[in-house]
Amino acid sequence: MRWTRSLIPTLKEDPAEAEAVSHRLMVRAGLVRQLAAGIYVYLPLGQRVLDKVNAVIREEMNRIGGQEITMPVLHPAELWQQTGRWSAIGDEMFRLKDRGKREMCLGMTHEEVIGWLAAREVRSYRDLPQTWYQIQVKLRDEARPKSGVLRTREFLMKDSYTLDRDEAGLEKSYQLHKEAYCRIFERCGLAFHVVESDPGIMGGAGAHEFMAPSEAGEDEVALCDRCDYSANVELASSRPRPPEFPDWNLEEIPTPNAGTIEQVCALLRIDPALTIKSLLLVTKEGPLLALVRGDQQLHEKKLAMLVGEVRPAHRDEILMHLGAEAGSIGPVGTTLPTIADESLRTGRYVVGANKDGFHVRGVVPGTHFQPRWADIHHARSGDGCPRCDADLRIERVIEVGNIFKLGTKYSVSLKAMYLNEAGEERPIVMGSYGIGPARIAAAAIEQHHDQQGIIWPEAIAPYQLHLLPVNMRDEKMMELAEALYAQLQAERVEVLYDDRAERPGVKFKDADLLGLPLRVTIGSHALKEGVVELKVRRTGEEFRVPPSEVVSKAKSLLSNLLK
RNA sequence: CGGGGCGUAGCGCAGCCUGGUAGCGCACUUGCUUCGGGAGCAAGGGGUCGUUGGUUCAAAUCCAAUCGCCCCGACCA
Repeated sequence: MRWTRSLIPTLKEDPAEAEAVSHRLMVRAGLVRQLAAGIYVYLPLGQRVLDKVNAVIREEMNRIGGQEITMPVLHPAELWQQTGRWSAIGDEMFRLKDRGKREMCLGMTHEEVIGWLAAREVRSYRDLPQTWYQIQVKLRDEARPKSGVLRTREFLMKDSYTLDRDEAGLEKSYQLHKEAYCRIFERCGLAFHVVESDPGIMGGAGAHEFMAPSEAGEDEVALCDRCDYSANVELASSRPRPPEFPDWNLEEIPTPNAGTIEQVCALLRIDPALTIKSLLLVTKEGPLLALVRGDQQLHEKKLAMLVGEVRPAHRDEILMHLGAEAGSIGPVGTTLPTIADESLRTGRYVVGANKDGFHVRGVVPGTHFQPRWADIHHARSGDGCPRCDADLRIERVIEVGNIFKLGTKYSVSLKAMYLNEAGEERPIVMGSYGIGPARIAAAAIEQHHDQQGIIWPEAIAPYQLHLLPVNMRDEKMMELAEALYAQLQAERVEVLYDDRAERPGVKFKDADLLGLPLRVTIGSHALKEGVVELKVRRTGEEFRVPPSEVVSKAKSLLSNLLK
């Protein structure tokens, strides 16, 4: 492609609204433009990147027997009412009415449509298994779109669905997807972790997420370097390291004006790990006392999984139930239901005395009060791995893919049944699997860039080769450039030909910014000596070859880069 | 939805406090020079100052409302 005939609006300066590296570079390199919050136009270069990513996805999906289909963006409400999600999902679903006042919504995912289709077209165990996928726009009215293309309200998603006869079949389909996903992310040049994840309201028996490490990510994962434990911190368990416990006797001690763990520890000159943080929460059932170690954070989601929705108690509620201000409450002597974190099973601690200005020292959980035990703390870096006890590491990541075992939740409600060998009607066992192509592109940029710009992984670069004649007014140089451009195209090398009459500096800066894997520079000095320069963007390696060898050298360099 | 910030030319910004009818850099157009890492000189084009209402002789500037965008948090099927 000739630059002069392309829309490649590069920017010299960072756009004011862009924070994340990938966002800045995608705008500066002319890949995308923002139309509204969380709504983007993909310009030609951005589109080519998506096309490349999607091509990889299609190959790997087809390889595991996936069949591509396309489902509607616009859905009738009835379908979502049947599965209960019409009411279960709140503001995140775009809803509208058609001219006949019929309620509709814009698809945020496609389990309902798949179930509808399966209910009509699958009848016998002989029809199973099936794998159907699409690469389609999804719409979600995100509360807070952010980080450029990483969290948007309209986005492309490859979603696939497997239909099986039973759990064993689902397990097989699930594993195939897991392997296909690994190949896809590897081919796209991403570093990633496969982690256990929270199945959430998708329901079902198991889920994994594919996480690409990046500062721009919104999730965190806990990883063990010794064994293979890896999980989203949403559900990661860990073994906090126990402190040295002093040989305290049980006694009440005055702690005037010390209402926070920090103040109490400063006053008593002790490690926060020797205290218990007591939090009064309110559930639908009533008040609940939650206990974690003083240096730990309560993981509200873990707690919510045990007792349902919780909210912090108001000040007057704390006074009413425990007779003291928040800073002095504790589990001893209360009749409130109490949940204590597992890490409190051993040791002696300082806890609030339920008396303003006093704490109790030497409290032994399980002896001086009887809680229900559960894992309700937030895993931290340095905590022990729940499997092997080596140190856990917490890493910030971008979720680029997820896989869920759905089971029969949707097939039952949508009556997607089949007849087994015995002639009995059975619900189809489903799985659901997503990948965000734009997130792959953004994660690739987050992971592969430098001060100058993007460094595209070869498989998803918008073009393979950047042909850069230094001076378009030099006729000989231009002739050579045109000839090389023609040759490269004839050899099917994807080449972006910078035929602009710009000064060399401008062209070089843009070439670095766009980050195509290989740059071929035709300059006057090199021309005099009869050599053209090839430069690998990633390594900075340079090669000088006569014009006649450019094409073959370029092809061999590119094929090496692809490995 | 809570907290914070910002809306002035295509992009990045100043001007606002202390009202007097809009400016800088880049980009763009034309000419000359220059040509291996974001050129120089000269001459140009381009803005209802987010919107609406109010105060005032006079509003980018003060007041009110409203819309939009970004960041932190909550949410995320």
